[in-house]
Amino acid sequence: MPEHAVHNADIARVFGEIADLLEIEQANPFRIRAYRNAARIVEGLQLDLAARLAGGGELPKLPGIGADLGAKIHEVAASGTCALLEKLRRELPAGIADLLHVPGLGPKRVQRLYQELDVQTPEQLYRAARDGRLRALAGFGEKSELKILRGVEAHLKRPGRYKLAVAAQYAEAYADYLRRIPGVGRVELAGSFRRMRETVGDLDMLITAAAADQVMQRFTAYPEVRQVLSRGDTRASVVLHAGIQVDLRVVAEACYGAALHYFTGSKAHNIAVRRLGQARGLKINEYGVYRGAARVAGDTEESVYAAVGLPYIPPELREDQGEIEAARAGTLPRLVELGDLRGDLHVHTRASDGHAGIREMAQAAAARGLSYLAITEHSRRLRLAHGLDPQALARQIDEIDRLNAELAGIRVLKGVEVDILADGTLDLPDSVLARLDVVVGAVHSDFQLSRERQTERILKAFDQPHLHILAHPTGRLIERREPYDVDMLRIIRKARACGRFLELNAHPERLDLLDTHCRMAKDEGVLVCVSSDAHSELDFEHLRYGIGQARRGWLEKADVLNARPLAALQRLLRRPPRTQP
DNA sequence: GCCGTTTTCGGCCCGACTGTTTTCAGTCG
Repeated sequence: MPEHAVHNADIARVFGEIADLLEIEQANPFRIRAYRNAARIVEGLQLDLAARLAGGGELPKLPGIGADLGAKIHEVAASGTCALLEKLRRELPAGIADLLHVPGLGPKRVQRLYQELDVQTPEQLYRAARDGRLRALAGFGEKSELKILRGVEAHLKRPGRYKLAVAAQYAEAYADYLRRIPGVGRVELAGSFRRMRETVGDLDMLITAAAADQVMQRFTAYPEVRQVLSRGDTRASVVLHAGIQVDLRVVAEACYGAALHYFTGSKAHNIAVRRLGQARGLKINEYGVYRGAARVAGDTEESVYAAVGLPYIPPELREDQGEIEAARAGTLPRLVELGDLRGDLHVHTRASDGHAGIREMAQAAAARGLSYLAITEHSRRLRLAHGLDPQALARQIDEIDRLNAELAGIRVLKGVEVDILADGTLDLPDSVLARLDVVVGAVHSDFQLSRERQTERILKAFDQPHLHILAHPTGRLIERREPYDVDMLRIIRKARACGRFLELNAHPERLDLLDTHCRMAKDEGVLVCVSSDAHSELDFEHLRYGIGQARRGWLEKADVLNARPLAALQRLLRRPPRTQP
């Protein structure tokens, strides 16, 4: 039996490791793909598979998961591993799969390194490359050896992924530089950046130009470039001083749509679309859609989708997580847009740990087209952030009343971001909370509680009469702190029963709810509040990323609490249907 | 290993770049 609960991510990890090991054994590539595909599907699934199976539930029919993989899901859910993985682990040395993730190494070379040099780990690989032992192998040479040496150094340092908002700074500066090249048409950021993933591993750029040569020259001459990895006629890759890799593709204007589609991905989405094309006798590549030698589409992305009988699919949905089926059925969501937001319900000021006053924050929100904002300082327990006690909060309430009397075009709501204590009670008395328009509750302590206790803590908080919104529901900090362990489905169902809401905190470090949870909330009928968590006037910019995440979670305007006009919002906040089991 | 508007077997997305192979394999996106 597994030592702890098996989550979908654990099942996905098992399938991923099987795929890696099968790859090194050079098994049937389509079999390998089936495992990778299954890992991706399971990881992105809202439903907790192990919990469902343990409760006697059926495994749902999932695309790409047939009888064999289904049986393996049962096996992993019950035991944490499966016989195939254990067999592969006996056949190959521990940790060899890690070598596959070294840039420049694929299955063939990993196998050769293992068989001929007994290289099993990145450290051993590093020593072999440094000592000049790689160049002796057939198929390797001096350049390969150097490349692998560099690759393994980078791998051991683990540069990791970049938060979307950080990547944006590099991406947009680079794109501006490229737009100034004479003869350049469009400069677009594609890849996971365009899909608004919370982190990106590298940046993908697409440029249209008649003369690719000059573009390539200028691309590699960008002052921020540290290293040119490759440079061909239409494609080039560089690494910036900041460490981030940027891939460029240059195509003719006529290929713009097909190339943008191809370069936006995801890979799984592209494969699915190409398969649809194939079924219609079409070939789809980055230059266009072809029937035989005749080019039938590709000027725009819309034309590519139309060629396979689909409406346009927004980039945020392109993960092969059901969007193709929804498009075919005509049930794609009309995704929420930044302009749909009417207000912001999580804002700090100088009174706790923010950097501006209420008036400045209100004016900055109004300048962004918002018509209301809630001031939500921390509560007293969070001393680090100068949390407010009841007296300080009462003074702020008076100040907001005075300000509302003179401000035009924006309404300031009285709120708080109150700590949810370890026992599920709140850090301020009901008598204080009752005076507020909006109460946001947050977990800022005792992250290590067991799944059961952490979940119970939040369920109990929902039973408190004045709580409206659960802030940053998983508590994770991207690439920095793991989420605390909770049963999100139970939390969402409780929110539904009690008439509460979940925040999607748009702070670039948080982006919490996750996209998969957004879909879960939508399916369960719980509204999500996209909040900036602004600490300064500039921070309303966060909303852009929050909306990106909401779109990745399939949310529509109607699914978003703060897309409601003020009056409708106030009705929802005033009468929370009280407590159920 | 999956799957069926050709198919329950025989297919499974498609092309660019590098290096060392002198005609293409390996890797990557």
